[in-house]
Amino acid sequence: MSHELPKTYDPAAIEPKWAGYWVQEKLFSVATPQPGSPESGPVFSLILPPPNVTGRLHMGHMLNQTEMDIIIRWRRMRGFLTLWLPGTDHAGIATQMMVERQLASEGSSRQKLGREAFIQRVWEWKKHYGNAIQGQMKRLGASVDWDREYFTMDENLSRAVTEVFVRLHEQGLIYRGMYIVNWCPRCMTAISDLEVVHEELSGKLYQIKYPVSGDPSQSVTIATTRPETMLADVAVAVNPKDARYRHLHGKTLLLPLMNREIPVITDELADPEFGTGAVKITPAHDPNDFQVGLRHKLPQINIMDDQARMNENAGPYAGMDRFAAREKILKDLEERGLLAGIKDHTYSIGKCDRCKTIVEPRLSTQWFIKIAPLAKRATEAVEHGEIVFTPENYAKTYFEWMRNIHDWCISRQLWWGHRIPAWHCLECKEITVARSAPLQCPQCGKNRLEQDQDVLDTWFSSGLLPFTAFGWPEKTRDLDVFYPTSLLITGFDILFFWVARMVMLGCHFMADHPHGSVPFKAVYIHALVRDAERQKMSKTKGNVVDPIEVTERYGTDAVRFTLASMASPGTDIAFSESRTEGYRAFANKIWNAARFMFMNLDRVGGGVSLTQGAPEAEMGRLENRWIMSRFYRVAGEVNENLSVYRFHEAANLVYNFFWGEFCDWYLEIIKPRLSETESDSRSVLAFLGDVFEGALRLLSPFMPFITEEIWHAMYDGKPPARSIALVKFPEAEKRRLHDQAEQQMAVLQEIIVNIRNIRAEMKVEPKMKTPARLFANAEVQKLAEENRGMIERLASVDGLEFTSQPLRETPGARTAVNFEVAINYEQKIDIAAERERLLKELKKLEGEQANGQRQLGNEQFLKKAPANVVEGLRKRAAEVKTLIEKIQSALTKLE
RNA sequence: GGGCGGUUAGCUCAGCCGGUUAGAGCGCCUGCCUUACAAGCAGGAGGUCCACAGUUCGAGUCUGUGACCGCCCACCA
Repeated sequence: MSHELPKTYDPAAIEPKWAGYWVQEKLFSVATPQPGSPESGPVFSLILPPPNVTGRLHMGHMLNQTEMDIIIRWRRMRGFLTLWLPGTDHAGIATQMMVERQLASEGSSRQKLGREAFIQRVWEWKKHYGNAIQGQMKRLGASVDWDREYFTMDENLSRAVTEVFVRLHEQGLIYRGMYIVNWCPRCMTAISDLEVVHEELSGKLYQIKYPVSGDPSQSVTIATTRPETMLADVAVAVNPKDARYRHLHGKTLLLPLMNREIPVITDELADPEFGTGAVKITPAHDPNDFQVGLRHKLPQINIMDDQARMNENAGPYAGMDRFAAREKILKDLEERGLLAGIKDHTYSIGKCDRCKTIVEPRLSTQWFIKIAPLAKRATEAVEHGEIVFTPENYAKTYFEWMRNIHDWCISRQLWWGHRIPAWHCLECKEITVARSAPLQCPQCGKNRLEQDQDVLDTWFSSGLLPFTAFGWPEKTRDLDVFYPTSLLITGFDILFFWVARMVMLGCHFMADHPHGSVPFKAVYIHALVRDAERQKMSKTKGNVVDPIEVTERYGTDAVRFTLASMASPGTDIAFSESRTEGYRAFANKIWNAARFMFMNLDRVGGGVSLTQGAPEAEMGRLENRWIMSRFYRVAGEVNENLSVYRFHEAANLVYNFFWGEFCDWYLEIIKPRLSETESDSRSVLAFLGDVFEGALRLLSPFMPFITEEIWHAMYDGKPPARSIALVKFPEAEKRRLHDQAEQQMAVLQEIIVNIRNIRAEMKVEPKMKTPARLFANAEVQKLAEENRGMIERLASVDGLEFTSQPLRETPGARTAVNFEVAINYEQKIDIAAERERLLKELKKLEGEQANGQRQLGNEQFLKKAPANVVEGLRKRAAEVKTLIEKIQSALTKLE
């Protein structure tokens, strides 16, 4: 590799190359360390939240992956044995929907194809379209171990799913039964509580009169939002304490339209305060009524089919859609004078998370997990700190959910997914749960068995990944080494769907794992990526930012840096392109700094390597001690921030170091030395190379592409490792910190900035150099003398003089705490403007002075505040006093 | 009905355990193509930190109340 870099930074020219190289070279593939292998250091493992096989990468993924990649690359460089495990989720409903849609466009349907052929078709679909995200991830340089990639429907993972199901069943934690579940009439499957999204709706509350049997003059008025369900009513409940209805206890009512006798029952469910205090009871179509039905041993009448059309139990309404039936029923009731009223009523309606169809509570036979025992342990795991949440208040949300948890309906009436390992005997109806198809029914011995038609909730299998992905139920070395995983990074939207389930299932099945049962030791919940106007990105709004498209325009490094620099825990990210533009400029800055370095290397010729290490003699120079000190200090701060997931702080630190200190100051300071005598420039170049190489390592987890490119160029084709990602991340070392150098540089910078400031104010021609005078104490004067060249060059000074006379009365002079500085320049300054500037500063300082005096005059403060704070304030008060005097005397001079 | 988060410069956001002068990027103004970079350089303007009350020697930061946004959870017809 040549150390020549093209003149312009073009991410498109370098990124695909390295992305391909990383994958090809299997740089991030991790062999399982064998027992006792000495070199295996501390382990850091992380599971990629498996994207849906139907998915395409969106900004949320990119944020998630950027955060994971930064952490993983950082840990890897810190010497951890690092595994980032990728995979894909089969996404039952979503994928089935996708393929069904495709079939529909061909005039076909899954029913026409039949189950076998349909599943075959889904596999084909997956082969063609199912790996979009992997391709995108590779392009973005995610440092995952592609050799270990899994798919949740892989054979081994499917076997593990069966094993888990069978064990849970054996343990009595899985049961099958007829209950009210959330039913999506479009997907024609049961869905879990979590898959129902609630929406506030201003609808109607219909009041219907139910006449008393045998006495049509009397009636009870009930209220309902779903009048069509009245066809399935089996009772009307009133509160036992409700005096208004006492006379009807034990009586029966005549259900209108159906002309069925139904009893009046008493139950606490009926709230006398609500509506009329009388509730219709429909056990087959409402979860509360279902419970009431059980309590009172009432029949269950199901009036709808799986598409929510009225069935044969609905009498004259059979065959109608539920909403058409509603209209017709209301009309019929009104005709009969039984519609007592319609009131506006706001209530929340449940919709299918996938297709937004209104969910129908439906009585059906499903498989459930008895969740309470699992939830108990999962709650303790977080209470005991076995799992730590960041931001920590998500633990609260987690507890809230765990403590109010309901049994989990895990069966789905879909075709795509893990089929439930249960077999029904067609003879005696016995159900056998087994690891493989039984040859004969254990109950009756007959061999006419049929596997259960249902498949498992997608989240059932993904909830197992932290152990099944490592080979469970086999006792694998991977499980020993990588379980529990170190961290989980994900969005809050799947906190319950996935995170909570992993904790429950992991703790349960890994209870005897030597390193702990929890599936991960830490959870970092990232925020939502919104658009620049803080709107949620959505297809319907058309404000979706395509990460790949943005990446193509600005480069992956710039987009990653944008996300990292905004990823403050707990705060949503308003993604704005102007920000990305700024970070592309940053990448460009890095690029050009590298070009500058290489340019000088070329000019100097042979005899020097950029990577030979820092010549010790260079440390005799202030600017070198300073930049080294800054570098190591920043490295320490970056490490600290990354260890607590403060990505934005870490990113801003490296940004400010590289641009604001290394480029703006250090490179400018050493420029003249690069063109001096050859030996001198070689020495400084070697030092520069050392700092630059360190800076690249510091930047590398955030901007892996550009750092990789420049790093290889620096080693001129002979790098000490195959990738910068495989070398050490900088760490703070106390002996590398030079407090004094940092303080001294700060003073020099202040002098330079002040002179520049005067020049701008006095409108000195930029090209024109002027003499300058400095009045300072001996220490500062010595410092300035020693660094005269630096000051003269960076502040455009032609001859820096030192004076024993205060300069404060010189027009345009700047006064700081440590010095006063002025330039020799004839042009008259704008007296009025100068006055205004001084007055403004004076006012600010006087404000500060008053504030300081008040505090220092306060005995309580002196007594209670820590000594360093008091000391600091005293020192500052003295400084402020000096500054005020200086400005005041300058002001008098202006008059 | 519960619970949570936010409100800081024109815009988008930082500001960690309360501590001297509240920061950044973009935008804006002034001046520069100074041979690494105009995707740049130098200088500058711009803030009663939502309101009120409290705790404290000291509050953008902690507590309470309110306002306005936003989110999550919930089987009340």
